[in-house]
Amino acid sequence: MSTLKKAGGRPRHIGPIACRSCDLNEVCRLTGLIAFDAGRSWRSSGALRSLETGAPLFRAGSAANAIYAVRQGMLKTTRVSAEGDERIVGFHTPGEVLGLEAFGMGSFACDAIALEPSVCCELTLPLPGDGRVHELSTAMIRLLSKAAEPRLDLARGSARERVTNFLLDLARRLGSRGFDANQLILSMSRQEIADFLDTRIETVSRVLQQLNREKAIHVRGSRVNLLRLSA
Amino acid sequence: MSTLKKAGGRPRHIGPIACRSCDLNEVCRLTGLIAFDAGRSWRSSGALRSLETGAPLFRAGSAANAIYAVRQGMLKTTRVSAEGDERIVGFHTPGEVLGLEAFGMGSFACDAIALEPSVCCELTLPLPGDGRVHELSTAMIRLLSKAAEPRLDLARGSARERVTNFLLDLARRLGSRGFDANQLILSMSRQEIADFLDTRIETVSRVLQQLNREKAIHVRGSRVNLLRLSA
DNA sequence: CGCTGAGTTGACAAGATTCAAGGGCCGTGG
DNA sequence: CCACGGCCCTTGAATCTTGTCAACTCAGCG
Repeated sequence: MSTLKKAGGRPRHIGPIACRSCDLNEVCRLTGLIAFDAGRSWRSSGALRSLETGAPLFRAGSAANAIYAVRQGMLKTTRVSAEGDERIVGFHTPGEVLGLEAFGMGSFACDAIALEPSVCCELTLPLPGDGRVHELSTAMIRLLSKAAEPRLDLARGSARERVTNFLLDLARRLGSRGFDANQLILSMSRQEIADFLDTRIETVSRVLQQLNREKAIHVRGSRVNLLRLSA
Repeated sequence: MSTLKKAGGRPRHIGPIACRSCDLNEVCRLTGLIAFDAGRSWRSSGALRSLETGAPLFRAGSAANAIYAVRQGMLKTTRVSAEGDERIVGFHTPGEVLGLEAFGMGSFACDAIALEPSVCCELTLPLPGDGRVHELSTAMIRLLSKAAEPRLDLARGSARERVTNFLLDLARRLGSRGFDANQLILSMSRQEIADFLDTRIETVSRVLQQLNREKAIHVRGSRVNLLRLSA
């Protein structure tokens, strides 16, 4: 059934994460507490979306009724490039928010696909605006503004730098959510890492094995143990 | 005086742009029209900031009192990477908005530097939030949400693809603002293009000359004429 | 127990970087 | 007005990294 067979008896579930470590935490609390005009309110529904590996959370262009936070598992977001091929925009760990771009656009800009069995929290959006002023909590503004922050792409420098930065970035993000930053589980395939880093699967494999030989990491299948890895 | 001497008698001023073609247009109009609580209102001041080549519009980490739109000229935004070196996040044409990340963070996340004598419109921000709900127009939400949209980095693929996509992207953005999309003025140096595209100055030069020989473009110094360039 | 698909590895080719040198345009100053 | 020096930009040649192609390993699953 699963469209993604993984080698090595890959462990599947990352998370679940505690609400207190989630980027939506503040918004969730506030939306439950603050009273809004009934016609245009948005509620912190307890709605959960469970996804099998390969299942879409949402698709680019589809009408957006909600934004999401990853509760457990891991997802990727993808867009179609100008040349027509699908490219991976990012990977998303528990506690991270997806679909914020839909807030003002009314539709999603990318596909969000589960890399392993995952669960996402769904926050229902207000009805489409009619041109008047919307109420919006400072928490929501912070969220949007933070997401609007210009970011440095990881797909830069040598192949070794790309892979190293990829691992360190993932470790940092997982570590900040309360996971063990030195025990990574790569839910994505080597091919997906290569796509994301704008390189080839063989190159990713070679760099990982090289770091393994140098004892900077210990890699076995989807499990990566960071030993003394630095940029 | 100028810290950037350019070869070829480089023409300097791009723009000015008409307000109707500016991304801040809607927000500017609304802020002038809509009444807000005086204590936390934000106004569409007519304030302009004129910048010499190399002058900063704002610096990373500095307290943010405003967001900006480019009125004429061209700017770059830069961040310091994890490795400590300065990298160019993007170039900004007339009509584009800068500093949106400061809206919720209170400070800017990157440096914004003029690439040629430029003028920016300044929109004063509200006082820092006290935890209560802020009023915010749908236009402002759209702006933030649009900026939060995940983007595909141009620094991908072969050197030729990078340079080509860079030129096409610039042409598209200028064309959408009413400029001639086939008559580009590169306010940034070759070195800055190379930094942005994660390659070397020699490579940028070679690709440009190759495209020139193929008559896909006509390049002379900072002037680039797109003849039949395609991705 | 062989099939399948992901991952690894090796040999070679293609492409980019590096190093070095030359050309063009500008502003300055004789 | 022209010569000079500086800075960008261009160009060439050698080197190194990465991509390409192909073979092979390994683990799960029927």
